Amino acid sequence: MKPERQLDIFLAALRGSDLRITPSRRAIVQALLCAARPLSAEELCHEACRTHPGVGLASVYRTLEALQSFKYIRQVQLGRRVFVFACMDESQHAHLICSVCHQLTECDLSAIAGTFQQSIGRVGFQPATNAIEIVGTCSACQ
Amino acid sequence: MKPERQLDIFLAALRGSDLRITPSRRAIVQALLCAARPLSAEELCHEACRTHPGVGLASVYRTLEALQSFKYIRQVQLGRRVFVFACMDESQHAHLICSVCHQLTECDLSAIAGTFQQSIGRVGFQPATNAIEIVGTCSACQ
DNA sequence: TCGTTATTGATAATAATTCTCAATTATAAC
DNA sequence: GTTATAATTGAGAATTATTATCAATAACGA
Repeated sequence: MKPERQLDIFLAALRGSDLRITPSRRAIVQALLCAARPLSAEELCHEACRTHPGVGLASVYRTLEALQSFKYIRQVQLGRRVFVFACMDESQHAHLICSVCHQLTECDLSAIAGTFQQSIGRVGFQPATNAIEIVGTCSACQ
Repeated sequence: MKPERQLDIFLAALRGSDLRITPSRRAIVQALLCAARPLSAEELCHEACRTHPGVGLASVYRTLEALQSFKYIRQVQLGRRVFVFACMDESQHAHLICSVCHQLTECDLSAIAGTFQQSIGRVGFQPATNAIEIVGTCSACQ
């Protein structure tokens, strides 16, 4: 999905929830959508400031909270810090996250999605999302 | 694997790394091995104190750090807090963690392990571990 | 345009984790 | 068993990440 399309979806979600569309929010979401890798709150704030100077860290956290409630972002822990990345696509796949360079790669799992969900569903477990995060080392960093 | 066996493995790892076996460490590791669900650092400290009163939080964090370096524990984020659980078994399986009751269920994935690893390996990615964590809701909490 | 009300950025408060340090103690050598 | 050495301890301070507070601002429907 294209970033612009994702932005539209998010803005529509805002409108439908008594939440307002502000330049800060737009900048934060855009920065997150354009990032090629998970960002920390601080990094995201810095990126957002490139298009809308003065964005505060508090607004970043507040926007992330809204995105969370819409299930539009995911968090990963890399080392001892928490990073966040956009994830509006709910098709079955894995997010491969490199703990060295933080690069994110999507990995299609449609071939085994059925068996996978069956194994989990057998014990009556309901996953919060179809995507799974796998931390490791990418080919470039090995 | 039995908790006693796991404890032995951890103690052996300590001996081989210039790290000493102390009552506090033993209590912390034992508490973690016997827990049926992921614990926060504070919870683990409290549990460890049941067998060895006076264990400090700092020691808990230090022991967790050692366990991390041996890859004997895993972390999950539930809500906004980080929890930790013992995980010395490296066979292919999923850890199903309930975000409501924090209960942990193991789910065998041997049937799709091959295809799964193939899909990930195709892009040259090296997972840090064979186990994957899946957060969701268990049958009892739905 | 106006009024209502959500949002803002700055800063204070809180929570989680790491650091510091003197006292203690595990371990190996004798 | 004794001793020397060096890792470990718990308490509390320091740091870091996140959340709450607040007066000023701005989005948006009427």
